Parts: sequence; structure tokens; C-alpha cells
Amino acid sequence: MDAEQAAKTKLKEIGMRITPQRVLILKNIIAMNGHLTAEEIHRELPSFITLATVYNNLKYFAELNLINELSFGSSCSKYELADTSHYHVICESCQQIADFNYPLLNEVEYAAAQVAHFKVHRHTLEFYGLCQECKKKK
Amino acid sequence: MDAEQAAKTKLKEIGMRITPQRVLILKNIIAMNGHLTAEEIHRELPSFITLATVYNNLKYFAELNLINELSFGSSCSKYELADTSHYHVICESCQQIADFNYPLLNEVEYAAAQVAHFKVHRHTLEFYGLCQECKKKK
DNA sequence: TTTGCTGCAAAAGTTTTGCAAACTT
DNA sequence: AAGTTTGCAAAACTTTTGCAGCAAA
Repeated sequence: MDAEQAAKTKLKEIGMRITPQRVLILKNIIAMNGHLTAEEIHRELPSFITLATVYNNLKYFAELNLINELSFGSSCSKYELADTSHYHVICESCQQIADFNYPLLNEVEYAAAQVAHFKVHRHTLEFYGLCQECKKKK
Repeated sequence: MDAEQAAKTKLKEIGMRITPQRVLILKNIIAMNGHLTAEEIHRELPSFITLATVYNNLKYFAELNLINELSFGSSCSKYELADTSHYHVICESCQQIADFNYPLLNEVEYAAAQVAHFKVHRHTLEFYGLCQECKKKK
């Protein structure tokens, strides 16, 4: 299935109206497969789509757990597809984000839910440090 | 040792100039012992201290690892003292943050550093869900 | 005395919003 | 036809900055 079809399918699944804007935004997130800012996504889109529309839809997508909003580090949020489970390693010098695949910490999540009396439905784990290039520069 | 003395000691330790503004800001963070926004900290301070000064100093404090900046969830960052090791449980409905004490995941941190070729010096772990009150409301 | 810090005010940057027109279902 | 979504432009918010005067070492 190509990214466009995947985007439409996802939108249908979560019951959102399928507009060209939404399909294009989601398609780009799927195709670029990274950690993108609203601005970066907008830059790839045809110019009739406004940045406000991008922001509004990213917000909806995130609320419906289609994407994750990553708000650590730099001043603006980054977004990624929510369908892969992994953690993040972040360079504090150049802000680059790397994915880190590791078995999910389900027992820890369970313990946190018990102790805090929360209904926990997901967790994130971030490692902060210096990437290889920035390490060398110091 | 009271919060004021503790604040001065900490400032001296990290080699910052001791100004009344800094002592008051840090004293408040110590005394309130929570997860505070710049605005909330500013509100507690005498009015001659400007919000810009609060922001600037929070940034310095965070760079020198005196405090942690928590930037998940809501639109503005929250700050906490950096001297306790714990994780966070966040309510996605009311934005409340609870602390969760748990042994540090040092092996996972080591694995992440190896895989990503990063020099990792810290990590954070956040659990997202609903707190007891918000659970009831649904 | 030197250097760094603060207040002030303004700027910068990100994200949200109101509304009429256009589009999806 | 009903109800959403979009573009546009402006607003709202958080955070940063420039600079002159002041304060800490």
C-alpha cells in the first residue's frame, strides 16, 4: 500500500473526514518517516495548504493517537507516526533525534499506574546526551 | 538548612553570582517543591523581579543542571529541582504531574548509548494517562 | 573596577482562533 | 442539506533579546 492509500485508510479508521489537506499532511508524515516540525511538513506541501491547517490537523491527529507530538528539546514540537514503538535518544547540542528500539517497559508502566493511581495508556522514554559528531567537536 | 540558605549554597557551588533575584527564584523552587511554570514562579516573587529575569535565570539554572526543564504536555515548560531522581506520570486531561520513584534504568541507558552511538548523561521516563479524578469524570 | 545581571520594552517564534466560504458526507 | 473544514488574517502566548544603568565580586 502506498503512503496516500495508507493515509486515507487511517483517516477512515478513526472516523475523520477525508479532505485533500488531511490526506496530504498524513501522507507526508508517513512518507518522510521521521520527526518533523509543523513547519517542515508545511514546506513539503502544495502552497494552498496553510500552516494553520497543518497545525490544526496535527493537533487532531495527535488527539486521536494517530501521531505523537514530541515536545522535548527545541522550541517547537515534532511529530511522528504513532504506529511504531520505540524510544528516543536526543542530542542536546544539535537537537537531532534518533530512534531506539527496545522492548517496552510494561512492568514499569504497570508499577507507575499502581503507585500513582492513574490509568496509564502509554509511556515515553528519552535519553539525552551528545551524538557522535557533537561528541567529537567538544 | 532553610530554603534561602540552600539556594545561596547552590548558587555558590555552581559559581553563579548571587543576586537577590536568583536567591528568591531558587528559594521558591526549593520551597514549593513541585513542577512550576515560569509564570507561577514569577507570581510568587516580589514585583520588582520581571518575568524576563525569571526566564533568563531558569535557563541558566537548567543549563547548569540545577533544575530540570519539563517540556511535555502543556504549552509552557515546567521546572523542578534536579536533585531528586524520579519519573513522571502525567494526566492528559488536567495536566497534573505526579512523581514516580523507581530504580533508575541504567542498563537501558547503557544500551541506548551503545546502539545510538551517543554519550548519554541522563534520561527521562514519562507515563501518560488519566488521574483518579479525571478517570471518574469519564 | 570589572564583569555580569536586571529591568524595560520590544521582538521573535510558535500555535490558536474567528469567521465566511467551500467542501465532505 | 447538514455539518465540518479550510484559508486568511489576526491574536494569543511563551520565550528571547538589546541596551542602558546597576550591582556583585
